[in-house]
This record gives sequence, structure tokens and C-alpha cells, in this order.
Amino acid sequence: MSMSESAQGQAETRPGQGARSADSPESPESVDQELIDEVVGSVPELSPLDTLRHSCAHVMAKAVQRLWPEAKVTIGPPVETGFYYDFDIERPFSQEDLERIEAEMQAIVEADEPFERHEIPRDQAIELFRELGEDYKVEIVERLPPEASITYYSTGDWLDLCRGPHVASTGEIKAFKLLSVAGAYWRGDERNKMLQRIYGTAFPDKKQLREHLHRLEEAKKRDHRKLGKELDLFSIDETIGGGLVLWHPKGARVRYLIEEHWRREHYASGYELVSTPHIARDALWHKSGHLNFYGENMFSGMDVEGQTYLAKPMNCPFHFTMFNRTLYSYRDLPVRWAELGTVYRYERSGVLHGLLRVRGFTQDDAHLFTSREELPGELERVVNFCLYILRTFGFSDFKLYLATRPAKFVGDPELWDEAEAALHAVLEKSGLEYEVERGGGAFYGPKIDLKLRDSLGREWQCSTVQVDFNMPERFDLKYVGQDGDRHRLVVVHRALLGSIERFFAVLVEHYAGAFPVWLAPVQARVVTISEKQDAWAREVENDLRRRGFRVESDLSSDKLGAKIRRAQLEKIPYMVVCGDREVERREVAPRTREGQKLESMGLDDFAEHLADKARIPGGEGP
RNA sequence: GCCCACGUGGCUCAGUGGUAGAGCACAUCCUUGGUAAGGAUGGGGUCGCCGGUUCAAAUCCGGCCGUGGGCUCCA
Repeated sequence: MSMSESAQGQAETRPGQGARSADSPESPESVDQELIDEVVGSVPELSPLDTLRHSCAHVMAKAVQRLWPEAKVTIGPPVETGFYYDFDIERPFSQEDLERIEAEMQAIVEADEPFERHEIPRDQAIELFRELGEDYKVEIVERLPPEASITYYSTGDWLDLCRGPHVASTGEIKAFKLLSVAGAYWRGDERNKMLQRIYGTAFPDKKQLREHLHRLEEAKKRDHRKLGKELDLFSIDETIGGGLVLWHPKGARVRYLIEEHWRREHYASGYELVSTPHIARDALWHKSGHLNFYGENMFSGMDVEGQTYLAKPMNCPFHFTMFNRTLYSYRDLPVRWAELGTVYRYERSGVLHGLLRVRGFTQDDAHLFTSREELPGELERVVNFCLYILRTFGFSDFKLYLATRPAKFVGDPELWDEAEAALHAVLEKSGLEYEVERGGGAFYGPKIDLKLRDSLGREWQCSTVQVDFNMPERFDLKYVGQDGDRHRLVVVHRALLGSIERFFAVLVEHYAGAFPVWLAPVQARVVTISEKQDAWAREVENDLRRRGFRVESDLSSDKLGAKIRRAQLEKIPYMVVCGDREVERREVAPRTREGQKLESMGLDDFAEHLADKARIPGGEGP
């Protein structure tokens, strides 16, 4: 039940209440706080960069109101990589408008107008903003306590309700850029009016701005949707349906390589693999509670001979039902079952996004059935296993998040404490960066989420390890103890890669499509210089293929340069050149995609070289 | 679902009222060339779908579908 988050949570926004206020200032609860923070109390602490960006947002608002006096201002906070400001204006902003606004902002910056702080009583503030026609500012002030003293900042002839702080004057804003326009609901509530949001960014100097824009470009180039098309990895076709993925041969190849590795490591680590159906009767979903608490995300049922069947959004109920077919002894525990289980979830059309947010995806799910006593050891083991596997895929930078007991919870508080203490110990032992989100856990148990940072420094959530005190009750999961009595089990849900689709997307972006040799859909391409070498090329291809490598040959009539170029663009790790010299000596002249030319060598040597490069990194076990 | 933008051959895109174009890819032919594009010829598009305006619609209008940037959502 719990895997929804891990598999589908967006990269930048961590699910769970604790995380929400920290990560997304736009979410409903935090917006109110945002409003309050923005206008009352003493000048808050804001990093110099955030202060700069906040000031830049003010300059932008002033520029917008100069150009379109009818625009009403709302709020404009700094965000992680810049700032935004929301306006209420009929006219939608266009890309050309952004340029006009930027020019106007530049004029304000050049005027070097000081930011001046003013403090006035609440009543006066309401009157002031009412006169200005700034209805949203009036609304904000009206929501504040009556005794509050209100501050606003002015720059020249313009002012804005704001708590501050700001830079001393607009001249300090040296490097900024407006990036995009988007719709955004007033106060983040979809029942409210849709405002026009302009996103921008600002930096202390032009160099840093350039670097940031360059990173954005780089991220765009690595977008898995773009590379997915260019490298012919996957597609999503409207005649099949949004969020339903078609894996092309090359993408499927990588996927199956990931899965093979995953299966091998799970068997090696004491898991059994299971397999369960895609649909089940509604009775199961009533029993698990999913229809009740997850029904909105489930595809509607289909009628089969008068019975309703629904596509599974999660795998757990199948595993639990299967577990109950047998009465397990304490000697059998912990039982570890894993499945690459394909689930279907209804997601609103607007949220679908490449492979990162889809409607049908495969979770690398596992359930650990353990006694209370063995829970701590099992938790440590599973977290280490996750870290180990992620490292084999080339990730080394991790951050962990522990989410603890919320106000509303089920189960024994003592058990909660034990589990949380165990998770805490795992975090400490790991030596990795971590954060504790007090009260951020689900009602059924505490959890650890694991995020990895990719080559561009972006964070992606993959693994989640969640203790569950609820499902064992619903499914009456028990084992026979040493004393001969039946005891309640504890279940740990775990997704390691999250979902195969998502993880694949992260891999594509991390490597910019240049997969490491062990994952590359094509490891080597045999290229000939002329058709005189065709026979030898075929022999090379077949030989290497028999040795287990993924090889193709390019026997087209193009010149060598063109063949090399094509292979480069396809990001194939090795190009194996066969010319007359090589034919004569029964050798190949390899070249790497990094442009390195290797000495001409025989097939045994090349196979050895390739096998060495195709080794899975850190594959020695956890 | 909401706001905005976009939807033209397999791909990337040009074409703003007069019945479709480029590059790449593909096919055939010429070339047999040593590490990121050799040349020629050719095939391929009911311009997302439906309706409307007009003598005439890829182009203007409306609806729908899809995609993108965000918002909301993702216990």
C-alpha cells in the first residue's frame, strides 16, 4: 500500500507532510504560512541569495505593473533555483512579454532605486492596499491578526506588501533572467482563481547566471523523453493511451539487463521471487482497504460473470494472501518475497510525465515478513541491500530521510519506538547524510526514503523502506513461535529502484544516454571500410555474439567516417573497425565512444577487454 | 482536472487564405573510401480529429484528442 510514494513521487517534491512544507512552498498548508511570513513580524532570516531573488521578484512585479497597470500583484517568493511572482491579469503573458518585462526590469535596476522598509498598522495597511486596488494584498492583510503591524517595501514610486528582507537597492541585482510562464492557483487551491505565474532566476553575478542557464540546457539535452526518442528506447502512443509505455527493442534490452541483475542479486541475498496477477476481485481490495483509501487512483472495475475485478495499484494484497496459504514457523523467518510487479494507477492526465509519472509501471516490490525481534536486523539489512544495488548502477551520492510517527497512527506505540530506533541506528551506521521528518510517517508505520543525486546534482527518490503495523492486522498475518503459540508478524514494504520505468529514466538522464558497457543495449558495432571486409565483419559479429556480447555490424556503403559518426550518435561504447589490415591479420581495431583508438588486436584479446569493461561495478555483494 | 503554448512525411522543423517544402532517415544506383556526414536519383504527408466561415483553409473560428511548461494531485 505504501509504495505509491516511492515509485511515483516526483523528483523534486518529496511526499509526506513533513517534507511538503520544506520543499514546495506552493502547497496549500504552506502557502498560508508563506503569506504570513511574507508580511508580519521581524525581518526574517533569508540567505543572501534568496534575498537577492526576492528583491528581483519585486523588481519584476514593478516592471509588470508599469507595463500593465491593471495587473494585480499577489505573492512572489524565492524558490530553490530562482523566484516567481503570481499576477492576476486577464491577458496571458507571452514569451515576447517576458522580454519586455526584462527590459523594464533592467531600467529599474539601472535607476538603482533603494528598497525602503515601512511599518504601518493593520487598518492603515488594509486601506492603503484597497486604495491601490490590490485586492489580494487586502485579503492577505485581513487574514492577519488584528494587532499585527504590517510592513511594506517601496522602490521609488512603487510599493509592495512584504516582510522583507531586501537588498539595499535595485542596483544590486546584477544578473537575472525570466524563464517561463505558468498558471497557478491563488493560494495553491484549485478551487481558486488561476493566476499567471512568471518564473525567473537571479544570481550575484553574470557568470553564475550563465552557469545556471547552462545547467538547464544540459538537463534539457539529457531529458529522458528526448533521448528516449533519439536512441529509440521507448515511446508513448496516444492510440494506446497516456502513461502507458512501449519499450522498443533497445530500451527493453536495457530494462531486461536491469531486471536480470536485480533478480540475480535478490536470489543471492536470500529473497524468493514471486509473481502475481494484474487484476483481482473487489473483495481483495475491500479487505486490504485499498478501495477505501486508494480507490481514487484505481482504474474502474470490469465485470466478469457478475463479479467485479480491478487492476492492481499495488502488489501487497497478493503477497499477503499467498503468505497465508502456509503457516510459517519462527524458524522460517524472515520470509523475503520480491516481485517485479506491474501495477496500474489512475493519474490525472495533467500529471503524466514521460517515464517519471505513468499509469502503468513495474514496481520492484518486496515484502519482508519478520518477527518483532528480528525487525531491527532486517531493517539494517534491507537498507544496506538498497545502497549496494544502487551503487552497482553507478550512484554514490545518497541522502536518507526518516519519517516518524504521526499524530494519527495505528499499532502499539512501543513497537513504533522500537522500529524508529532501529531505523535511526541504520541511518547513523550508514555514515550518510540524513534528515528526520518528525511526524512524517504514514499512519501504519515509520519509513526511510532514500534519494540519490545524479551527475547533475539533481535528487531523485528511489528506494523506500516502510514498516507496516496495519496490513498484518487486516490480513491476520501470524507465525508460530518457539512457544508454540501464534504471534503477529511485522511487515516491511520495500521498493528498491522504485519503479523500473522511473529508474530507467533516471539512468538515462544520469548517463546522458551513454550507458555503461554492462547496460548498453549495443556494446560494440563492427564497422567496415569497404564491402571487401564484409565476410570478416560478419565473422567478428557472430563470434562476439556467441561469447555473449551485444554486437551489430554496419555493412552499409557509407564511408568509415559516416559509420563512426552514426555509432557515436547512438552512444555505442565500442566501434570495431575492420579494414584490409585487420582482415589479413584476423584482428579488429577498436575505438571507444570517448574517441580513444585502441591497438589492433585479435578477438580473444578484444573479448577479454570487453568483458573487463562490462563488469558490474561493486558487484561483490552487500 | 485547471491556465498557457504547441500539434505539418519515421525524426527535426519551415510554410499565416489560393489545393504542401527542407535537412536527416529510407530505397536504388555510382563511389571501395582508414576513425564524427562522398555523390545522384527516387518513394513517402487526407498538414492531430470533427465541425464552421469562405469561391478557396495547413493557414481564420469553435469543439475534441494529444504533447509540453507549470498549478493541483501523487494517504
